Amino acid sequence: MMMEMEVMHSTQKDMDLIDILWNQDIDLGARREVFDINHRQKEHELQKQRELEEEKKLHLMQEQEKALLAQLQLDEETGEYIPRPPPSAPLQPTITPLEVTQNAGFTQDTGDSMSFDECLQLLAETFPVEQTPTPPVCLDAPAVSVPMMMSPKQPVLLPATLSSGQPTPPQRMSPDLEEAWMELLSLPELQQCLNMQMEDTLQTTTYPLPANPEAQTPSYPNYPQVQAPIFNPLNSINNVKTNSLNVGPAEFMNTFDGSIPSVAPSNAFREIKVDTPQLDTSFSGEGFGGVFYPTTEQDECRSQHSQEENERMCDSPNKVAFTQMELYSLSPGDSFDGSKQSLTAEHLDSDSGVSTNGSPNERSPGRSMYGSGSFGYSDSEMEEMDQNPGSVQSDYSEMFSLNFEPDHFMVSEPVSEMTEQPQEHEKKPKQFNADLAEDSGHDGAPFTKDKPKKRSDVRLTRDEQRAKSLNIPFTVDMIINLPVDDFNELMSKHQLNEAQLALVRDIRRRGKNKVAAQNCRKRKMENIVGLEGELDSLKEERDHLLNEKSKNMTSLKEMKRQLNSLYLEVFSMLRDEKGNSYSSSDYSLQQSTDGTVFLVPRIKKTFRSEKKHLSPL
DNA sequence: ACCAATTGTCATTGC
DNA sequence: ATGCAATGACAATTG
Repeated sequence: MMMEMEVMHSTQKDMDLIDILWNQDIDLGARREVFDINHRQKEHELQKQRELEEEKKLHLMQEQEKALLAQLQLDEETGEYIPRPPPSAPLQPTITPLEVTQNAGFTQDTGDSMSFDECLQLLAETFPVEQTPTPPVCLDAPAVSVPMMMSPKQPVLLPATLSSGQPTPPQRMSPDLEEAWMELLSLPELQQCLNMQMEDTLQTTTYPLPANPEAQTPSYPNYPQVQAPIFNPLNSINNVKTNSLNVGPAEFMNTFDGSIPSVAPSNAFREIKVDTPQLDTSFSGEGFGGVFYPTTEQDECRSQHSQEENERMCDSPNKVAFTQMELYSLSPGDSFDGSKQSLTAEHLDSDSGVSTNGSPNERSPGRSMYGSGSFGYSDSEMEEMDQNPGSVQSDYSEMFSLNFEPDHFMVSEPVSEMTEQPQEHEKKPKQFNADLAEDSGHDGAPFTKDKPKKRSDVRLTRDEQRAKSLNIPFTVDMIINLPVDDFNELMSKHQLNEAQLALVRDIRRRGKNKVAAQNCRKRKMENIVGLEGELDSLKEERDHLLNEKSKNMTSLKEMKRQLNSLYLEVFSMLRDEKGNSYSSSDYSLQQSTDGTVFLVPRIKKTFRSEKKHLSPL
């Protein structure tokens, strides 16, 4: 009011000014109402009302869902949930959330993992509401309408999280509902179902088809269906907001931030109810590697864009045809949605595929991250990922052992997409480690000391990691050491995408330069050593010469002394015509160049000199 | 945490 | 023009 009054009393000029300011605010997205206190209060009240209504709705839905859950029964053979016969057996022995979580190994073999059924029980317990019979949804239809159960903020769990129970990082198995929900949501089956629902397409193979047919790569008939889920991560994610079913493991890994809004349960519940029928035992969640990759990517995506926006932005990947190589390059850890960056932060370059390539491109909606040449790999980018090579590498093997279940890579279909690549590294953690050691072994620089590198033995060099991430079909050694012609021939034999070519070139350049640097340093050291040796020898020579000099000086002195005595002796023997000796003060003996000796009178007061020839003395 | 040595990488130069 | 080696400089890693 005050403001208004003031405004009213303002001069027209002031009004104009204010208008201009307001217009600016409007341009910035603010409306005039923003400045109206009354208006804001009203809005606040409305907001409260809305929240209350929402809560009521949520509660209602929870009840309904629970009721529906009660209707479902797990078919032991198919692993699907089917409508429970009316009198049907009671739920399995009650499992507390804590118990469930503790069992959440999700390993196929052990079976001690949290089963979907258990999850359902958990849900039931979590929401002890009157069960009202609800017709099971989507029991027959593969593609069930996927409920948007998860709140927009809800992070998506990676199947991998659940995969290898033991290897996976210790999960805080607390009764905490959030935890339980995380597990539940991360169930591969559930996600699969959601995915299928989202896709609205069902495959007999139980592999969700990409919503976008184009996503499949015609040229690679073997992979298409498998790939679809993987490469469609963004799409699926966006479609379902939080559902990452469609998303590859990496997606899950990346997207899961570990924090689940309390709201999630209700939504999730709905989702479960719907999807249970689609359960596929093959989805063990194993093989999803980076369960623990904290990811911000998806969250970012979610938070930053509306669902529609996300769809629009993230769909592109689907439309890209992937080559086999590309597929391989997409390791489980890879962030298909470009979550790479988040990954990279923690697992740089890790071969797990984590990333390397998750290139930044993915972040850009318009671009397909995996299109040929769209990998977006660049040295600098790689470097980014490598910032922490050491730690990364150390984590590398660890990651694999923890998250990558070789078996299910090969076995579990859903995962297969990502698994395609597995052959090399991801197959078996232990073997992989061995590989690592092996690689690092011959990776050694020519001139590196022979000292055994304990740590490095187990590690891949950064370039090796990169190469594996992009699934380069040859070894780094080959890339670096092959002669130019052979190298070019090798490159021509393999169809590599732009990113791979760039990486190979960089690896070769770096490798060559590394060797050159090592040689250079070796030479430098050799030069230093040589110069030091030369210095020593020169010093020695100097000493020797000095010694010789002193000797010569001594000798010279002796000779002078002898010469002097000889001179005196000779001079004393000289006699003139009268038989008198010459005075040494008046005469001296001098020798000419031809050896002739003269007795030369010394020049004293008189300038007249007599010279007597004493030839030869 | 700090330091020095080692190693990797890049940019530049010259062949 | 191109590729490569050599090398200084800097950064990262390691012990």
